[in-house]
Amino acid sequence: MSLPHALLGLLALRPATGYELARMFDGDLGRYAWQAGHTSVYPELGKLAAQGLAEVTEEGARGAKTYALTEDGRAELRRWMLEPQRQGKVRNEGVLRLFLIAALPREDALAVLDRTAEEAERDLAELRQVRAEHPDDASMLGEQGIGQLAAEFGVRQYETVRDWARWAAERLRAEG
Amino acid sequence: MSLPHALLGLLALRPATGYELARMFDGDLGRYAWQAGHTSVYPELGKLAAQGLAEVTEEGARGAKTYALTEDGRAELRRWMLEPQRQGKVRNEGVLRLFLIAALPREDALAVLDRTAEEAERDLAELRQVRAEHPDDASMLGEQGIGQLAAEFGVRQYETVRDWARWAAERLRAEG
DNA sequence: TATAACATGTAAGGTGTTACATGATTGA
DNA sequence: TCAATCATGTAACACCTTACATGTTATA
Repeated sequence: MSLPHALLGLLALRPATGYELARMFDGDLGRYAWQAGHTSVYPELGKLAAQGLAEVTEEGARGAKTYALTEDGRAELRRWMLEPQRQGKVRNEGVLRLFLIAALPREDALAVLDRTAEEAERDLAELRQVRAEHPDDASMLGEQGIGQLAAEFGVRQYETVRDWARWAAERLRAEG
Repeated sequence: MSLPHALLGLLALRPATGYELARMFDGDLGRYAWQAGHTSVYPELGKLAAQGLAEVTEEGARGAKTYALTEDGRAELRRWMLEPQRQGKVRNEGVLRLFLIAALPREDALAVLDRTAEEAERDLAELRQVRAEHPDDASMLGEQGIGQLAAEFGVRQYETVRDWARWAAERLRAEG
């Protein structure tokens, strides 16, 4: 159950409304790390406020409530980030498919591997472009929910997947 | 909801009992791709059988039921593996932490990055050894729930994470 | 003979998703 | 004025985790 900590982390970057937070999960954050819909975000913000980890600092137009971290919230985030990494929960449908390629007949496996490499290549190009267009958002998760550290991580991930898929396809073809 | 397809994929490799399937999720499959407990696995096997995608082929000692894929099950697995990759669900606590490093003060961020690199290095060494000890389980998920394709994927993942963490730490130190 | 591993299940509670619902503001 | 975006929420259902519960077989 990492949603509260995800929210704490995002609020640590800057105060935000539930709507803004929910949108961040639609971007790269949700693509690589953690996803949540607005129907999870709003109740969770309420809980964080009730626990004193976040607070409403502003009520704007259209009923918008801006939340900010409290000192307790910042301390809890820090505690969670620094605590020893127990084996966390992993659910990744894409990686699951990669694992199950071994269960397919050769031709199908090759088709999936080729497609995987192509998709990684395409996503890589896209991400490189996004990064080039936003070179100055420092190490912050910016408008698009992307920061420089995270963007670099994404680039390397895609390269790894692409290269692995090519390697695996080559290996399968050589075996056959 | 990928659990049924995960089970279909595992059963495609070879028939297995619910107990064996549940154990596979404890291994590398659960570590990188998808995890599930036995309390999810047993009911799901029942559903797959009810849908005609799997069937009990053997009832052994200690009440063990061995399930195997039906033809329909194999077709459904193939359909799912080959269908265009809609953006699947991702939940990865480790990666979430990496994204949120940007929300920490410099010193804390460096501590997390250094620890991340060390852990990746350690896991990498361990995985390389496991792989070296099981060089012959071809492209199958073997005893340990690990196959050669998946093992290579894991190795590359760890290398990527380690190198990224080192790069990020260096960058932060240079900035400061 | 005791412990670990094998083997399956139920029940309660918590979490997450989908569908439904409402309304304000901005820009074309 | 119409559509898109902003902004929040509830309800029903599906799903997952934890704790509880039971019994068998192999091995030290």
